[in-house]
Amino acid sequence: MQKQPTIRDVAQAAGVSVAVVSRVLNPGSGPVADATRRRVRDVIQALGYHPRTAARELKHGPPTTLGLMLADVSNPFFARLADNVVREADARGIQVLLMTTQEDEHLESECLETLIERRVSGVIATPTGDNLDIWKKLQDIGTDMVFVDRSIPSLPEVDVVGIDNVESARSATGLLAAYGHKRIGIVSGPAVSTTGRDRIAGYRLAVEAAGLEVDERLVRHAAFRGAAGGDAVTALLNLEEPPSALVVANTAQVTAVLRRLSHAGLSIPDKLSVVVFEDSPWTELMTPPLTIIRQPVDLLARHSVQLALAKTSGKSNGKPTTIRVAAELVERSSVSRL
Amino acid sequence: MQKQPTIRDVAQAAGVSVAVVSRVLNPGSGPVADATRRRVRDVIQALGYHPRTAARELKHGPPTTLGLMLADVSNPFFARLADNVVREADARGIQVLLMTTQEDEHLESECLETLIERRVSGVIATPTGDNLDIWKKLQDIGTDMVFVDRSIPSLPEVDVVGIDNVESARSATGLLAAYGHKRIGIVSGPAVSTTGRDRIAGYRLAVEAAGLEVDERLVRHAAFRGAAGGDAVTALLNLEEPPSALVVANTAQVTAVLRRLSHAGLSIPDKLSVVVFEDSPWTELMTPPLTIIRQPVDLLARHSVQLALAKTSGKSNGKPTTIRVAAELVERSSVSRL
DNA sequence: ACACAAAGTGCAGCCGGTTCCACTGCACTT
DNA sequence: AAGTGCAGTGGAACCGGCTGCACTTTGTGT
Repeated sequence: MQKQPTIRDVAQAAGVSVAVVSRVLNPGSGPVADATRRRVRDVIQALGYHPRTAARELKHGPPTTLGLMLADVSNPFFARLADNVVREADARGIQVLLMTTQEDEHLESECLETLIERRVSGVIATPTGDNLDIWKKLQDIGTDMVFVDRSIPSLPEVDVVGIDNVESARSATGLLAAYGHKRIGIVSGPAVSTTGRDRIAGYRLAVEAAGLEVDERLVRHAAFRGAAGGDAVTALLNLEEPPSALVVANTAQVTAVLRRLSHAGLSIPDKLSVVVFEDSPWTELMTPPLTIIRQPVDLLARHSVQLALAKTSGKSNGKPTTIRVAAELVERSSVSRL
Repeated sequence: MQKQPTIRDVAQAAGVSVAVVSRVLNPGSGPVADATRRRVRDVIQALGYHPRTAARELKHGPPTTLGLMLADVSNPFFARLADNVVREADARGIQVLLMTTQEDEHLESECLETLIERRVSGVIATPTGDNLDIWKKLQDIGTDMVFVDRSIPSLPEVDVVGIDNVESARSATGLLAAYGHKRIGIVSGPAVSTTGRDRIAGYRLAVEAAGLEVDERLVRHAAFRGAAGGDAVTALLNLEEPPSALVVANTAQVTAVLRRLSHAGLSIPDKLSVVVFEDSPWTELMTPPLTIIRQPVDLLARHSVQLALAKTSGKSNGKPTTIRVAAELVERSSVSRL
């Protein structure tokens, strides 16, 4: 473990001043004679010199780090989002600091503190609790923030990227109604989440559009973590008039729901038709292959990174942007005609 | 967007010197009178002061950031690993810089450069190509390195954490043999990866232990990315004497393999018995539920983080450690008795 | 009362880059 | 020949915390 050469070592070895080395390091920051540049480059190579990011960041906090704060990376949807965000960021020479909140407001606030201390240039997040004041603080110090998947209505200054939740739930529910289902259940996210609410709203729209009445007993909110999804299913199945079709709009609870259905011995789609908000490859491997709502994760990631970097790079009009990309309904075989 | 207060602002507002503020910030670094401490704390609170990590890191690069370099976070195994690593690190007040190599040697070298420039205290990685010189360089500057899941034999100084690949493949293959299968195929990782090789080694052990001969045509290496897994399956099925059982030891290719089997109309386990290295929840939802090798991701993550932080915190004996945790064979219904 | 230690505090410089500005040549105008 | 412009370079002041050492208060023992 040797001690690392500094810019001054390089300068000395190349017989120039540190200013020149710095200019070689940051092309465009000033003129350097070609011969000098080559010489400095050679010395840098020979010494194995690498400028320290920390020192660099000290001068003017540069847009070199992005915070990615997700609820839970073990959820495949978020995992793929993370993968795409990292790739998009990498393509722009940006690094990603990954944090997970486990849907815990308190953990989230700690993560936010860290992001403040790091002076990251931007944050892409799935907000959990409200932590309103910290979010505002982060905003105050000039961090570009983007909420992805969910949002916080009381923070209107933040960019939002997500699918059109109302429309996607409407189309999923609409499909079931079109196949003749009259009693359609839905398991969505918690009522405090915008995602959870919007999808229920889309569901209502579709049910009413089909000329049916919304039976509140068929509408279930479930927490993102824990066994809430399974319990919701059980409750639905135990109804006097159980549903003949089910929309699982809570991605984090899809496997929990399916497991419960499987344990209940409910055969899909004979006894129950199902549409799920989950487009992992395995949904196609199930028997029967599941009809799903596909979220274009790549687009979500690209837009998020773009927005998170837009303000810094000056390409922004300053106004908060909301981007809703369309989710795709992929029909497979888990829905039967009634 | 206001400019942030610095330690000097705090000092001035509290009527003390920066040294005192610093000591309040870092308990244990020197004595401070209780009254002073309170006053300083109040001012910090009032001003909303947050020390900048970048400045802090300048002095002595501190163990506050860990690099996590994975091949592909959209692979559920790595995703869960990432989730656990982030949690373990967070519990120790450490942040995680996530990078993905996409199994690309060149991307990997760029990631490594970044890690060098950041002077991260430790790196947890699934190495891809060899990039030997950069790894050594990273090691030279005192970065604690841990290879997880795979390793690079020519870098013996690095800690390694993973499951016992030989043993796990042996037990998976052994199970199939015990059920009477004589022709057992295996699709493993590429031959250049330790994981790919070791699992094949375990396979051979089991086949020979069962008194059978290894038919090299049944042994397939497949790249982690792309359609290699599917192609391997097709090749196996097209054999004159196709296998009656299959071990899918390449986690990244499990869905590709299953998809190909499904398209081929092969019913599991009647026509083909299957054991897969993949313990995502969905494997239980398949019909039939898949017999799997379960990797204790939480343990892998915990050990990795511990090792990555051990040297820095001085709790290490200096010698490189290799930790092999046991993988568990979970019997479900995808294996039939022949 | 006096010496002397310990607690509490401040100054100033360092960490390793970036950048403003002043300075030197030299080619090119008039 | 004096004047102008600019490529090329170096000096030194930052950025925002940390910290060694010297200094001032206190408190304690005799």
